[in-house]
Amino acid sequence: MSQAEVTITLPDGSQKAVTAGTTIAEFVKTHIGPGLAKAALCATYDGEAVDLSRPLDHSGTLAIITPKSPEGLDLVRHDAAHIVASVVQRLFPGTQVTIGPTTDEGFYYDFARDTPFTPDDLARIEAEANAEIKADHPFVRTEVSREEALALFEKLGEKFKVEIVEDIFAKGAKTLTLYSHGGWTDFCLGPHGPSTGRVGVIKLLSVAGAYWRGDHRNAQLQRIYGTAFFTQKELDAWVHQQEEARKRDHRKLGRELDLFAFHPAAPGAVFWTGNGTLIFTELQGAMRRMCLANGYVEIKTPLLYNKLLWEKSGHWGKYRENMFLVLDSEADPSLPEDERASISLKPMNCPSHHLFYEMKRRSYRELPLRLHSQDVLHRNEATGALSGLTRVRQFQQDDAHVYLMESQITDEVKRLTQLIAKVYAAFGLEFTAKFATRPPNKLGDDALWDKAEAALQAALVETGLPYELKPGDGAFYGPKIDFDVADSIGRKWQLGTIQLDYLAPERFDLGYIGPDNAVHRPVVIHRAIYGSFERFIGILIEHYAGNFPVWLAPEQARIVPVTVGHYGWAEQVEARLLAAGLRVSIDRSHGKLGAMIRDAQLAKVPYTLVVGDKEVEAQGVSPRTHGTGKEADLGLQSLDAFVAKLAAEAVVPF
RNA sequence: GCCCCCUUAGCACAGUGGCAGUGCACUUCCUUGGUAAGGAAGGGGUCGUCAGUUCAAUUCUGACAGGGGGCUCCA
Repeated sequence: MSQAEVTITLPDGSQKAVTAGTTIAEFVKTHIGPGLAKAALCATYDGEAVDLSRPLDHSGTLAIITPKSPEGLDLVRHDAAHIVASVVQRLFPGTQVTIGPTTDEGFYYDFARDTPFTPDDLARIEAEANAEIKADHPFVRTEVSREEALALFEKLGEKFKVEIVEDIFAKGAKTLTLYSHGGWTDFCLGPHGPSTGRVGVIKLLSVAGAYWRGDHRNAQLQRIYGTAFFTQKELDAWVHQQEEARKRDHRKLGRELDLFAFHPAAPGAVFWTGNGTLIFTELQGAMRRMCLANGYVEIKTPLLYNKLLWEKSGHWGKYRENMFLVLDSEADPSLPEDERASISLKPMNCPSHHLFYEMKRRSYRELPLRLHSQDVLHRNEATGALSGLTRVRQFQQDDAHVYLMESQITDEVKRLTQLIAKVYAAFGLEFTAKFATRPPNKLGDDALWDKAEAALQAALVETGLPYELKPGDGAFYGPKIDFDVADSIGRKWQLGTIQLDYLAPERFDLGYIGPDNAVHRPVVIHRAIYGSFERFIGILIEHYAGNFPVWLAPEQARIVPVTVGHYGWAEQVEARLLAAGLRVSIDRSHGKLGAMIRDAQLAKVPYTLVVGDKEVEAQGVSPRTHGTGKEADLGLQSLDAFVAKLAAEAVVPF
């Protein structure tokens, strides 16, 4: 190999020698093929994402990114963010730019501007952005020094950009990379596609407020959300998919299936209908039975506590604004002193459980002591944060606290993780585990944290579950494992949690008598599996699109008599099912058969039982499941067979 | 709490500075029908609340409330 050549290894393992300094674009055209050269967006060179204009100056591996690559869409969405920013600055002079990253669904760009963007503005920006795509401006990359960069953005009056540039160089960067297209320049790590024409199509979605650097004390910026696709067809498909996702929105289905409602008189608090309450209590019962079978004790504790408890737990200082004070007359001079008090609703069960633990002497023989409660909790969430069932002010958790010796941690966490995996599997919910370690504001010394993290992680490893490491994301009182599931629209929700707590036993001065007859400090594990019943039901509604499995369905079967003459047998069928503990009703609307079946289908009842002459004669039922046509009709069967089938499906799966 | 948008019958939505509309649902009557909508008639609204502009406001303006999309936060 001559001095002027470098060897490039392609993903298929083949190697090509090329003159050093050849750009990637040139290389692809001459050494691979014009088809790929045309499709290429950027490349990875020894694992680093680079522009096609990058010269090949050393031997290494090269992979070309095209619209078909997984990274391709993210790349053009980044291009799209630049295009939108350039258009906004042209249409709205004086608007300052800040940052514009991509997201899973598209991208956003934050602008500083006094007047908010209107929907009409968005439409104009979108039209102009798509015109920029048609104009097909090349993206041009240059590198500048700190001084040049600062001079440029100061001249443009971009104070947010100046701030970021200062930061970048303060962190040790030697140069700053700029990208220009159509005469508009922004700095950016890159890479970008060869030109704006490669983006395809841009759609702007919404405007929202966002804070500079995500801190609510900072300036409020205007965030424009958008997305981009290579083709209009792909965009249309995405829009369609969004509409489908909206159809299973739990707030919509909650109304349509008559599961729950809200009233302005109690924002953020749920009115559960008969149907919704059945789902709620079924979930409660399932969790209760599982806890009982796994060594838990269910207890009920007060909902209201005076300041004494909150001062002890530490909530009075930090969490007070999130608590509902039902009585706040501590400093009221118009009241006699013995009538003054500060009483609030509990926002969580932990302090109640700690008080319960310390009410009597505990022996090491009682440990692990597992306390479970499903009490009603209240948190005064910010009005803007409330959302359907997923963020409410009044809720119930499947909460438990396990008091144990340090030597028992690994075993207990393993048991818990298995329990959680079993429950999520029963719902067919995909989940991911995250292991969060000591945060910067941790309490307790490093030796303690070393021990806690090692114990928790060892248990997690032993379960064999894959997990993601979240360094510094733990609670201030201990490390934790969080469990996330994804809903139908791809939003991720934190459901279960296992948290190790060394602080609470100190604050509450908890102890147990060890085998050595001396008092020792226990450790506490906080855990929840559903998270909260409210949020969990919201996620389940979307997960099942309202088609609950039989054990959770509020109405498990609906009897549809063909004529009023069949009511007699219908009532006998109903009685048999009710006697078997099943939830069933008779449709007495005596409309057309098709209409009654349609009603049952829309109500998403798992089984519709048509009862007519045939069924009366055979003393049987003809069940029908979801869907249209013949495959939904299960045909005539004996009542005994159907009762057995339905009862089997109604069994709690965990 | 902050930014933007929305609020008309139980639900989904039209509409207008001058008597409030449609579909579904609901009630009654007719229809007794075999696997996703049979027909007719009828009832139902302080057009979110409170102010302001106007001869006149559901419509224009403002404030507030509730809801939605985000930010912050979070089970």
